[in-house]
Amino acid sequence: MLAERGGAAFEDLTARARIRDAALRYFTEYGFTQATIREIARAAGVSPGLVRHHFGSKEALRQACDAYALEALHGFYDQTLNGDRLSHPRSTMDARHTLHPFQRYLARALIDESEAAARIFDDLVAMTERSLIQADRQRPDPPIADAASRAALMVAMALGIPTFHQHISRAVGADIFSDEGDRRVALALLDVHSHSVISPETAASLRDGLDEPGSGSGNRAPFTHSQEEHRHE
Amino acid sequence: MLAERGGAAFEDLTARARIRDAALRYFTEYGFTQATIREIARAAGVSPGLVRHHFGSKEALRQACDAYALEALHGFYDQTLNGDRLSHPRSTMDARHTLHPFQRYLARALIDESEAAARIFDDLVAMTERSLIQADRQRPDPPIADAASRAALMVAMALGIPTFHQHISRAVGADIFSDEGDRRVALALLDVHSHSVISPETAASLRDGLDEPGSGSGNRAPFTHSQEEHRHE
DNA sequence: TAGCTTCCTATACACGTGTACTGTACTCTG
DNA sequence: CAGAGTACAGTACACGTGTATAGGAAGCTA
Repeated sequence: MLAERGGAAFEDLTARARIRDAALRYFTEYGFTQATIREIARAAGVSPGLVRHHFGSKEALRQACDAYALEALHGFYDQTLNGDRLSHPRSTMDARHTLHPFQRYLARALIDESEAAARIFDDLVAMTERSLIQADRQRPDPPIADAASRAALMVAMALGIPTFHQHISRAVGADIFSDEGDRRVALALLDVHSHSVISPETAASLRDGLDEPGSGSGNRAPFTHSQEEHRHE
Repeated sequence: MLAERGGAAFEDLTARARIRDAALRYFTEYGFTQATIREIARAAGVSPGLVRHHFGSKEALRQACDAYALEALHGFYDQTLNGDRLSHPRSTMDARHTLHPFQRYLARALIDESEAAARIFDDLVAMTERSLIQADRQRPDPPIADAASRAALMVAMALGIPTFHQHISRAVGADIFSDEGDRRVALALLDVHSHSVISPETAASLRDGLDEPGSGSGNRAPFTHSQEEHRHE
């Protein structure tokens, strides 16, 4: 059985809320199909029959979780987009911490092809796209790709972190959802995102290479761009 | 049924190879659990019993696929690390294209907690780490995080692309595994990787913010780093 | 040709899982 | 107090899936 949420007191929640929370955790950890109603019910301390009573079906339970995660994420992003953030950094920090489970849930739901999750993804892309367009104005060189494509890649790459958290944790040497692991990841991300992997000149030459005929695919291999970089420099 | 591979002729392959190829595709598309032996057998044009005859069990079939993918990936990376790449860019392009399915398989296997996939992930991290250490020598400022952590994050983010390919495709407007979609992704990745999201000054101030006490977690929220950036500038 | 191995199919079984149904206790309302 | 509606448990069923087993067809060797 998965560990219970540290947040609200287990007994104080209604059975419906306990089921929803347990489903959130099991869907996140094992995926929609492998998570079983029986296990979720056991984690919530109720009978399997009660799950059906409250939610009707497993699919409806998923949708309830989707709606709950959507609400949590939207609430956070609305808050972030307001000016509150700079004035109350501490509370935003806590909110972000609270948000971790929902990010993991979202990543898993996207893999499990949830409709609602796909909509959230598109929302995130739209938000990122707006930010990119704003940032583009301060760039000396014009972007060589549309903002939507860049935004989608950034969101997907960001979601790669919670998706492969256990493998990252192995390399980092601490669970990235623990305080220590989270701190190391934050530092590493800060470093990675403040140093571009490809120099503008290399990018230009690679871009020229893309236009040449032959196999229509470009030089965009994951895993390899860093290696390619030093070869060129 | 999934589309057959365009590569080798379907009828020319041995039944064992057809089963392995079909399993590769189904494991990639639906994950290990949801992919069924019966569907794999149907896609391979054989009976379910033959799958057991050749591989013994579903788990053993998975390991065979893992070994096959590992071989393909290692073959490619060995080739990339040699000097061949610059002298034969075309062939490497084709190799990378051939590699796409294996990258997708790897990403899915990592989610499905395959032992072998985890080893491949660690190998990729080690390779990326070596490249980072080499690149660090040319940096004016010292890295604020160890190379292993940065490498793990880079690999995980890179794997986010094949993992969420269908959602990226929606934003890009074309299947990212098609020639046109792949070209757009290549351009967008070139642009993203040649322009750092965070300026060094902002990174420094954010880093200082990490050290302050309070909620132990750092400012590393996915989805939000780009927005935070312009707020600070 | 005889015998053996390998490739392959078809059938059967055990098990887990989602779902439906029945029954029971509790609560709320008039 | 009476009745209804709700929250819950327990059981039963249908179905899909991995696996085991038996048996047949094809090719190879002596």
